[in-house]
Amino acid sequence: MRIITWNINSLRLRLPLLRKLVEEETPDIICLQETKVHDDLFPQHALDDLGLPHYLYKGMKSYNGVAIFSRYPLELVDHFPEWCGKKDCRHLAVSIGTPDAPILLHNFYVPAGGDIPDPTENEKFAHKLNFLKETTNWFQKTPPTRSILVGDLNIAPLENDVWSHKQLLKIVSHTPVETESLNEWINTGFIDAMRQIIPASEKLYTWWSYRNKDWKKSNRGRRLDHIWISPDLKEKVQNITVLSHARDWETPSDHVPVMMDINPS
DNA sequence: ATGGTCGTCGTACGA
Repeated sequence: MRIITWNINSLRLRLPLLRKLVEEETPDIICLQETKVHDDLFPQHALDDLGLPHYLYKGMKSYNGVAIFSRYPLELVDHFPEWCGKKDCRHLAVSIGTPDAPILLHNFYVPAGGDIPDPTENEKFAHKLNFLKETTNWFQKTPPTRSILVGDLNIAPLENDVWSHKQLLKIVSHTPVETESLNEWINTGFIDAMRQIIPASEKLYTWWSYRNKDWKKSNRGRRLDHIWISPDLKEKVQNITVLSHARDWETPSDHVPVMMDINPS
């Protein structure tokens, strides 16, 4: 089973790139974040011929939004709270029908958190920390089994998840309070599948800012996108690939897709 | 030293 997660930064603008991604990699499942389209305007007919006939989406006007496309039947899993009491379309959970037991798949878009890393001065940062606290509490009560969690978590937790650990310690996405919060969440019972395949001693990024003229030359990236698995799937992971070349596509997203091959049977 | 660039909506705001 091949799963891709991608912050597409506007589904409607990048429909041709989604098509290209599906043609090149033939995934069985794609999880998107920042679709930025209200459900009423979801371009489903433009996607009829993708070969991923099962899909679910949760979107709003302009901001956020998540979607999942699948070759296999999906069932919405909706017994989750509205995180932070907001209906801001940051989480979609589905059960994937496989020949064996189903797989529970979470697609998350964690709040970015604004620029100032102080919850008393910046309510977006407070929202981010509260979001992490709520998800952590929830998974503590319900440790994951046969589960995959993917998405744009907007935190680069390890030193080699950023281009300069020292220079980013006070930059939102790599502050100690964030990386510690993310560690608490993953420690509710997940494994960082990307770092199981690509050792923590290697630099690994999934996002490069639009603000650098030459993303490849400056290479000031961060690993903001993640794939986590429950321990019972640990031996099933076959490969993980960061599709960095997608950053060079025409009108690219600032995030690149991350792909996992897993044999869940 | 502190810009720099996108996408969406509508000429600001979030990332």
